[in-house]
Amino acid sequence: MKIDPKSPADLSAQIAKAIRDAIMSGDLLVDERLPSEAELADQFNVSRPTVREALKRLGAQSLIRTQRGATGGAFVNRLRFEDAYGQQITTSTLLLSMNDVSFAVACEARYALERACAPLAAARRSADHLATMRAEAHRQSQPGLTDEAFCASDVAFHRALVDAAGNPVISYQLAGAVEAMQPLMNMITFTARSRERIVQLHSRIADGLENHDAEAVDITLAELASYTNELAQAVIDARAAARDAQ
Amino acid sequence: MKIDPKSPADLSAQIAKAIRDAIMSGDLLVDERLPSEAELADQFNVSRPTVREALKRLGAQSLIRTQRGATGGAFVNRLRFEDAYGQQITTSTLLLSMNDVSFAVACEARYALERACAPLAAARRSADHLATMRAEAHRQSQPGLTDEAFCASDVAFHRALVDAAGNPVISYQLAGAVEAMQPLMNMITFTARSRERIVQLHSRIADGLENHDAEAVDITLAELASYTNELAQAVIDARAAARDAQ
DNA sequence: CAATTTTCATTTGTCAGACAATTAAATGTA
DNA sequence: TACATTTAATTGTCTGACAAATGAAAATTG
Repeated sequence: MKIDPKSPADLSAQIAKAIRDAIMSGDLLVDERLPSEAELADQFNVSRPTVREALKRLGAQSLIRTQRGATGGAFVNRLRFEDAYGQQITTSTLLLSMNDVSFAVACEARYALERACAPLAAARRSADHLATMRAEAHRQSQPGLTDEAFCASDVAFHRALVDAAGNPVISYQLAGAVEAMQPLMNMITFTARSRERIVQLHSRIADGLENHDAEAVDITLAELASYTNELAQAVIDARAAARDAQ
Repeated sequence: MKIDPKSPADLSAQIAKAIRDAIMSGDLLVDERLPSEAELADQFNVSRPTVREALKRLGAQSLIRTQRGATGGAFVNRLRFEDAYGQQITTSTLLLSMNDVSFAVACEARYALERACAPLAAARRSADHLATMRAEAHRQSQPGLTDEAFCASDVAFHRALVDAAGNPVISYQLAGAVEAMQPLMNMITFTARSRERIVQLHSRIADGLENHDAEAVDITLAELASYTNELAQAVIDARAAARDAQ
């Protein structure tokens, strides 16, 4: 693990990269303890604050964890799917909001990927996943629900659908696509009528999964995708009209 | 933006969270300048090194960028898809290697998600994407190619396929799934025979896209998935046999 | 006056040294 | 042996300082 002392700026970034590479290449194994901050400072010929900045960078990516005390130090972290979800969702959400991704594009991505889960989910869905989906669909039919709570429940429903595929890699990859849609969905006002329609489609999806009927699920997802797009388009059109009238 | 001074540990994490929340909620806009480190230290009642650790955390997630000099400082970064790819790939790769994800599970995820792109890619593929795929397929048929180079070309081929769907959100989400497979693929020894088969399938995929034939692409991807699994299974079986013989 | 150079203030990057808080192991004690 | 105490190692934080970069303002020059 070496850094280039000639390029003086961003020493902490270089150190972080060196350690990250060591982790990625397998030079540092899971749960292995890194040298103490003082030792690292010696090795890299930098000061302890600089080492600490590097370690914080790695900590932000969940690549290491630190522990105080006599036997403490920085340890290579076993990156868990659950830990990675949060970052994935944060990043996806910001990507959508900062790059002016249209509702249509985000929606297309979400449903295209979700439909990829349909066959697996239909084959493997557990009673648990089904129960979650039914419960969320029921919650969505409650009259007093705010739009925001409705959206949150919608996300929970779709995450259960994704998780039903029983493949942690898929669940991880799709967490971002599903959750990042929530801010976009929040711009929609869900009337009683549209909620009813959505709940109906959700129920049909749950039915399809219960009957191991992948095709039914796929078709219903396609319907849901186009209906969601319709709703969003209505909002967009209404806003455009309001702006023109002004 | 407030932090809790009572819980003394991990002040820098709290500060990072406060700023991250401000970015996510829209309180801080893209390209907006944060207060200087000294000002932040005052505001949060901590020292400058602590503030710096927090900023490095945010920098590691590409949420901010910093600039030296008179008008420098930390700025809210416009998170670009290209910037996010790297992190996505790093995280996905580590997730697979650290959680003992089997080849079969990773492969299933990759092809399930790729097949979701098939209809979109068939409809929208540009000449550029096709050319990339043809070129990679041709490279894969070169005799002298190392297994590693073959895998790298395979990844490039599949990324072009994903990008052909013309949806940046999908490209981003799938970057991880596609690239993280490479270390797993690298354990396979690709014989001339198997390479020939794979190149053939790749060519069929390119043909399908050229003809806007989504179904052909889908079917070929399914074949490729099962063939890849076969190859991996053979490696796994051979290793098990070698271990038993020992 | 305009163009160029110089100076300067601001800000991040880095360093050195210090102390507090935490924690497990070593040590002492009943 | 069981329990309390001490100790050493380590991270977390602070203070103060200087270096390096950089744009803006001031001074200089044609």
